[in-house]
Amino acid sequence: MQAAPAPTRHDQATRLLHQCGATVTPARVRVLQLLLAADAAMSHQSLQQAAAASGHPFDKVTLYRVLDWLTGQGLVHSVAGHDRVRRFSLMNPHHAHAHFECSVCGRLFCLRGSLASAALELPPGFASDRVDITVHGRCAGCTAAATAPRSRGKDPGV
Amino acid sequence: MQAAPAPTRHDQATRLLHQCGATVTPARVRVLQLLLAADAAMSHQSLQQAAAASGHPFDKVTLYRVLDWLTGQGLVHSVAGHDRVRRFSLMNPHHAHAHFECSVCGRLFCLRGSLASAALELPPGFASDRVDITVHGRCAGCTAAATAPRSRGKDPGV
DNA sequence: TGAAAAAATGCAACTCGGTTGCAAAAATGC
DNA sequence: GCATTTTTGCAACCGAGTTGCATTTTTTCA
Ligand SMILES: [Mn+2]
Ligand SMILES: [Mn+2]
Ligand SMILES: [Zn+2]
Ligand SMILES: [Zn+2]
Repeated sequence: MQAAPAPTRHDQATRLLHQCGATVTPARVRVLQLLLAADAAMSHQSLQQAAAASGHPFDKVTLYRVLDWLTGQGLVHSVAGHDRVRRFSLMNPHHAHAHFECSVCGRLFCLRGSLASAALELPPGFASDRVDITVHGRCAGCTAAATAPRSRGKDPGV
Repeated sequence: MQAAPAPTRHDQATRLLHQCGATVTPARVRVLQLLLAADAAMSHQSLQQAAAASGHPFDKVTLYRVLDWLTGQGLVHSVAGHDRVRRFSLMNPHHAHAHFECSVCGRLFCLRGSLASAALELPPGFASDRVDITVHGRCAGCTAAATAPRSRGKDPGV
């Protein structure tokens, strides 16, 4: 009696791709797998390293193209950190959501929760489309590391 | 009878530099002059072009270093646009202010006015420092250009 | 089926914003 | 003056992202 196995990340990734009716290619599946497993947004570099570490290195350009495609499909979105590097994460259901960038480790998180749409007054003739909000500060990991001295330091996650 | 001449941008720039008690170098003065005259934030490239056009080309590295220095002094601040290019503008007195990035021409403006502090809930352990807000949409110039057809098109300002 | 068309991949060379190292030239301190 | 610090200039470099083009894979459809 096999208990119904929990869906693997590979399954989840494949399902996401089927849902948007496009070809399920190994590259797309693997990128989605990595993003499903991530707790923070991932840079191109960190994705490439993670893939290489798992024994299936990506071609650089293919990875860029897969990320562009996933973004175009609305499965993934990206934010540029203050280091001008784009970081990618799964599009979460909250249509508009804010981001958090840790000024210590540089990791970037999607925040969930209501963001009070700031009532900003625009100059005459300006039309607003979308508002991006990024909170800067210390993430939980870095706060803990600073509080508990000589603990094992958090790594930047590139 | 000379009427008291209005302070030139050069004067204004020099005064700003004196106020923060640092050496007034020609490069710093010229960068500040350009920023004083700008109606939107300027990229490194546009500053370099503007300087070259006025007959006093900057060395690339010197310009980067002056911008870093001015930013460190708090006289100038920079924002990275969605094209991952930093754009610089004079620090305006409003401590926290939002920005506007035009999705048509790419120009970036500092908005003035109260930005309703969005009540964002952070995950446990996260500490907020500063909140960056960027509004995306069409600037006045681009809206006008779209409305009045075949008008002279606004240039991107790089 | 099995060719033809379309989409995805791999590789090299390239662009471009930004940095680093180091030496020459000003500016500053005494 | 002369030593020390700061600023400038140049060249080489770095890393994120793009482009062109040839090869492979997948899809379409007669
Ligand atoms: Mn997000
Ligand atoms: Mn601003
Ligand atoms: Zn952190
Ligand atoms: Zn515009």
